[in-house]
Amino acid sequence: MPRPEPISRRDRPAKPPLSRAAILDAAVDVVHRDGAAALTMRRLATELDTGPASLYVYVRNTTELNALLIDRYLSELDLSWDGREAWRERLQRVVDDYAGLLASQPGLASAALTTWPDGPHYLDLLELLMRLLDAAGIDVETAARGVDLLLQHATASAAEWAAHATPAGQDLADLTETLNAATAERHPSLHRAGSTVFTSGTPDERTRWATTAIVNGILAGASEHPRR
Amino acid sequence: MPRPEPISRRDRPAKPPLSRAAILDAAVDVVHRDGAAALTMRRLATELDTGPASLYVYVRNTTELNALLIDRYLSELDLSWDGREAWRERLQRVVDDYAGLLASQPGLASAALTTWPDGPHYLDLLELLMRLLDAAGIDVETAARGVDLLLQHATASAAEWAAHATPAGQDLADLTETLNAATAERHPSLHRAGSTVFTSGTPDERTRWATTAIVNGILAGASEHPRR
DNA sequence: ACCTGAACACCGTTCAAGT
DNA sequence: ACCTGAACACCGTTCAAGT
Repeated sequence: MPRPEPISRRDRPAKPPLSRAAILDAAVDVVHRDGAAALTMRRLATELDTGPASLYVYVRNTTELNALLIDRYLSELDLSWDGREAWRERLQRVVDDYAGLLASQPGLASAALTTWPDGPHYLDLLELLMRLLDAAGIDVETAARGVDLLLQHATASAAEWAAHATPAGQDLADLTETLNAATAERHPSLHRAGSTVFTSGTPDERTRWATTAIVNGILAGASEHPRR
Repeated sequence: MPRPEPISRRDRPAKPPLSRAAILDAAVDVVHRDGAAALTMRRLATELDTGPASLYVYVRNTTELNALLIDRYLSELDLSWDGREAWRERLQRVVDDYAGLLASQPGLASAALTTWPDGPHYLDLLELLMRLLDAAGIDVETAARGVDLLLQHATASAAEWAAHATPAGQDLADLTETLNAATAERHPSLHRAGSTVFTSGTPDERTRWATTAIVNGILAGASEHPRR
C-alpha cells in the first residue's frame, strides 16, 4: 500500500515555528477577522494550531500580548513631522489618528488603558508629541505631563466609543433617560441644561473639542504647580 | 424522635428575599472584602446563597450591575457646595475625591470607563460640576463638554492607577526600560528628556496637575469650535 | 531544551424545568 | 409568576510529562 502523499503546502501550509513575530502575526489576523475582544490566549493558540500553554514560552501574559499588539498597530500610523505643518494642526491630527486607531478594533482601547504599549513605534509616537510641544514653546517637564494627558484622553475616548458600540454596552438613550430624572428642585442646573447637553455633537467632534481644550490648558500656565 | 430545632436566626440568618437592594448590598460586601475584580455574577450568587441565574431577574447584565454599584459608592462622597469655597478649589476636590473613590477598589474604575453610572448620586455629581463651571462663568454647552472631560480624566487616572497596582499589571520600571531604548538618532527629544520624565512625581500630584490643566483649557477660549 | 496535554479554577448568560 | 439547576460556551495560567 503506497504511503499517502503528504498534503501539499498550498493546501495546508507547514505549521510555522512559533516565535514572538509569528504569534503577533496571528494576533493581527484574529483581531482583523473577529475584533480585539476575540483575542484570547486560547483563541490565538487554536489559530496557531497548538495549545495555549505554548504561547507562554514567548509572551508573559495577556497584558504583554496587548502591549505588543498595540505597538504593532501603531506601525500603521504616520508619525512623521516635517515641521511645515503648524504644530497645533499636527498635534490634533496625531491625537485623532491614535484615538481612531484604538477605536477601530473594539477592545484594543481598553487594553491600551491598562497597558503601556511597549515597542519602537510607541516611542515614535512619544517622540512626535514631545517635538510638537517643544515647538509650542513648552518646557520638557510640562510637555511630558501634557503628552501623558493627551494620550490618556485619546485612549479613554476610544475606550468609551468602543464600549458603547458593543451589544453589551449601554447606549446614549440610557444616559438621556438618567438625565430626565433630574428635577428642578434637586438638580436645577441639569434641569435647566436639558437632557441632551451631554450627548450633543458627534463623538468625533467632542473628542476634537477636548483635545483643543487640553492643549490650551497645557499652554495656559499649566507649568505652575497646582495649588492644593 | 424529636424534630431538630431549626438553626437559630443568630447562627444562620434567614435567607433574605432577593431584590435589587439586597443584591447591591451583597455586591458592596464582596467588593469590600475581595476587591471589585472579585465581583462576578457567580460570586455574588454564592454570596446570596443562590444560583447565578437568579440575579438576572433583577439585573440585566454585568454592565448594569457595575453602573448601579458605582452610584452606590458615589453616595459616600460629599457632593454639596455652599458657594463659599472658591469654585476652583471645590472642583479640584471633587475630581480628586471621585478619582480616589474609583481607585480605592481595583476594578471599579475600569467599570466606570465603559459604563455610565446610573442613579441619583451620579446626577448629584453632574449637578455639582455644572454648578461649579457655571460659577466660573462658562456657558452651558461648554460646561457640559468640560464635565465630560473632567470625569473622563478622573476615571482614566483611577483606571491606570489601579491597573498598575495589580500583580498582572506592568510597573513603572517597564516604562522606564522602554524609554531607555530611545536613542539620540531616532528619538532625540526623548533622549534629551531622559527616561524618567514621564514618571516623575506622584500619581496624585500628576492627576492634580492634569485637572488644573483641563480647567484652564476649558476657561481658555475652549468655547470656540476647534479648527479642523 | 523545547514544547504541550490536561488540569485547575474560574467566567457570563440562557433556558427548560420546577415550585 | 417567580425562581433556579444545569448546561453551554467560553476564559487565563500552570505544571507534569512527553519528544
